[in-house]
Amino acid sequence: MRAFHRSKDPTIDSVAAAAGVSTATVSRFFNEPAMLSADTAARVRKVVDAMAYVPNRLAGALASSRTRVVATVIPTLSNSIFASTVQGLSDSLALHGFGVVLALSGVNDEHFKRQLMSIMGHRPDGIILTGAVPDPAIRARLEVSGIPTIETWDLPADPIDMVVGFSHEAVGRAVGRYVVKTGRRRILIVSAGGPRALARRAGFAKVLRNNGIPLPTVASFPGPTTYGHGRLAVAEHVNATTRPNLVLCSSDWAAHGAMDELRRKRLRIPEDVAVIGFGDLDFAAELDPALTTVKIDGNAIGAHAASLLMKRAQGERVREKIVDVGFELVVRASSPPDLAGTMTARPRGSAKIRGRPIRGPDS
Amino acid sequence: MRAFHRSKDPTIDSVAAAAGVSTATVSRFFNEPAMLSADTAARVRKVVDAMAYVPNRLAGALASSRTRVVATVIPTLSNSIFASTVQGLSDSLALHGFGVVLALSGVNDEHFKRQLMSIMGHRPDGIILTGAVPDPAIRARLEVSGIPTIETWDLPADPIDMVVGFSHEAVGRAVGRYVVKTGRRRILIVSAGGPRALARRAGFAKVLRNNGIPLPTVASFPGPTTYGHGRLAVAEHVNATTRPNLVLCSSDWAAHGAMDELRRKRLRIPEDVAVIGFGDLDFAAELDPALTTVKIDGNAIGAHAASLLMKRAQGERVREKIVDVGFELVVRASSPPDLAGTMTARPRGSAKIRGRPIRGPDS
DNA sequence: GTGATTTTTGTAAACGCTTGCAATATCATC
DNA sequence: GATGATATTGCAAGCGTTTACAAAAATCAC
Repeated sequence: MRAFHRSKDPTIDSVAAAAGVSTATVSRFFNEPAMLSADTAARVRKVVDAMAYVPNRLAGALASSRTRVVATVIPTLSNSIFASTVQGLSDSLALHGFGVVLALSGVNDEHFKRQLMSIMGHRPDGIILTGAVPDPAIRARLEVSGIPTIETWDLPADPIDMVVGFSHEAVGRAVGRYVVKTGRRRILIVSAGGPRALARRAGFAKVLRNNGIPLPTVASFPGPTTYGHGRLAVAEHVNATTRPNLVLCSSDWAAHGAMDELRRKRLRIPEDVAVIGFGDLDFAAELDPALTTVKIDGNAIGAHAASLLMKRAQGERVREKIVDVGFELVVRASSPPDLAGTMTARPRGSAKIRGRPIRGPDS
Repeated sequence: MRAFHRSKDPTIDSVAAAAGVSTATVSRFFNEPAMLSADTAARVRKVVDAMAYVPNRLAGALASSRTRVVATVIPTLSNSIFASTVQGLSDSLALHGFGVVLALSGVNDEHFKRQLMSIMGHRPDGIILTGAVPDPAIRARLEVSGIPTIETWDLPADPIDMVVGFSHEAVGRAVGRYVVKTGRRRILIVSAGGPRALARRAGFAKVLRNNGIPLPTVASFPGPTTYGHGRLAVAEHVNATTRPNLVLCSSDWAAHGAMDELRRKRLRIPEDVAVIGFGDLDFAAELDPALTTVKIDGNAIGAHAASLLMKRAQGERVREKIVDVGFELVVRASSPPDLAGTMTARPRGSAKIRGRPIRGPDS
């Protein structure tokens, strides 16, 4: 009744028999090689190679209750800003022989839940989430599961377990402060509708308000903002009547589109209109003019998360459960500074949350 | 010695005990629900909910030798053209309760091998590869494993098992024929160095040769071509001495960069220089002028692959092991047609390979 | 040599599920 | 009712590893 037959895979037993040792020895060959004598090891190796034996990790995981797998749940993969995080995670984990299982949750909340349940069936040694988890039922489920969980790309006030991210609100404020200094007052915001984009907008708006700057026009789009959104927003909101002198976008994509559309309208960047993006994707520096944006090191987020998980997997207690990787406002020609160079916001973090200063893992 | 303790997870035994049924019944509750009487089912459901029981898929897979997992090996995730394929795959598989494990192989061949071995330890019910597999040792290993394998984004002459892709050489020829018709003769190629980009170039070159058109200048880059590559290539190869009237790029990214750099040089697109890309990424249609490019439906590739795998998983024999999803030359303003509209190359495929016409899976 | 250590190896009991087979309950028919 | 068929349920033998514990072998200190 097997769907297709694979029964002839060599097992640890067949290898042990062929090598004239016990299964325990073969197991140790893979897991505790230092424990074997040189020539036992050699004998086993020979048989393993000859039979092309690959240990069945399912059986191993079942017996040891360690799967060497971490699960990642992200909304989507298609030109996603999280791709770099998965990459960083995967690269770091591979070094430790860990694998990644991926669940694409989409936007639908119900689907997210289903995916998570499915994931939990795999008994991963860790779960990586993007953003904070809203649904309390799911939170509870995760907490009770005992699986190390890392929320990323955000800094939730009340985390489930561990966190590797940054404060979107702080990003908004930093950009706000910068914008105030540039002196530009007629602002168009092109923004995604998600919670994180909203948090950035809130931080930004707060700073403007404190400085008596008129509220920006907002063009909001569901899902991550694209090149097309940027063009569209500019096409619609820049005309004879209203002409912003700064367009602030919730992604570099949108910023790029905005730039192209502004140029099409014969507006000069940055003389007539400045443009600011978010993400510092690889093309940002190569645009003309180069794009002022907020750099997030997605790869580092993944690597940090991996490092925390590996610590946990080795039984170490993780003291700093909240890692603020910070962000960097990278000032380039599309929105030139009043002050020269690059403003950097160093990870500050969670002194306010945890009552003590934090450091990243010493990986 | 457990890394962190999770021993208190409910098991099928505890659920069975609490519900006053046998473990077999609980198992059937999840796998063959139709087999249970209405009130047994209700009783089990109640306990399952109360205990928040999630079946351990490792144990299940071990017992049934079906993992309900498919593995994907792709070179990288960062702005990868394969992201859409993984997305399509994952979406389709989720419908059947299958999960995806991801292995990022990088470019290094040794690393690819290691990742593949690791993957095989998971005993996936299917393996998705991008491109053909070069190393014969790895091929053999895959063949002997009995795991259904799908090579994608290519149409290898001698496939390991199943294939879902298209002919890059044919793409090159189609573009070649189109270019010949446009009458442009001074061509600059911006190309990646990988085998597939090379195949496209070969097909393209062949058509040019047959038409007595001078060999193009080629700017070649390792890895997938980026926006920056496009700009760089144009910056270097377009000047007073040489001025191509067509730039053919191995990705929409590069095409986009090329366009921006051409504009910077005050060249008009397409009047002075036409531009052609590859991929039809979502921004391609939104550029100004819109980009002429080759559309590949990456999502469909993933969905097709999933469908083949699901068939295999249900024990069906797959007759059409080679699916040519074709491609489409989408003619837009950046390189206008001599003939109006859009030229389409329908899947043609593998009559030549298999000796009979092929159809996609009837999903 | 001897006894004490330290290394190396083996034995066998889990790990949590699936499933062939057998047993029981239910139902339609005559 | 009895009978045969069918719909539900249970029993228990695996699935391929890991690992505590014990045994055997090698090494060491005198």
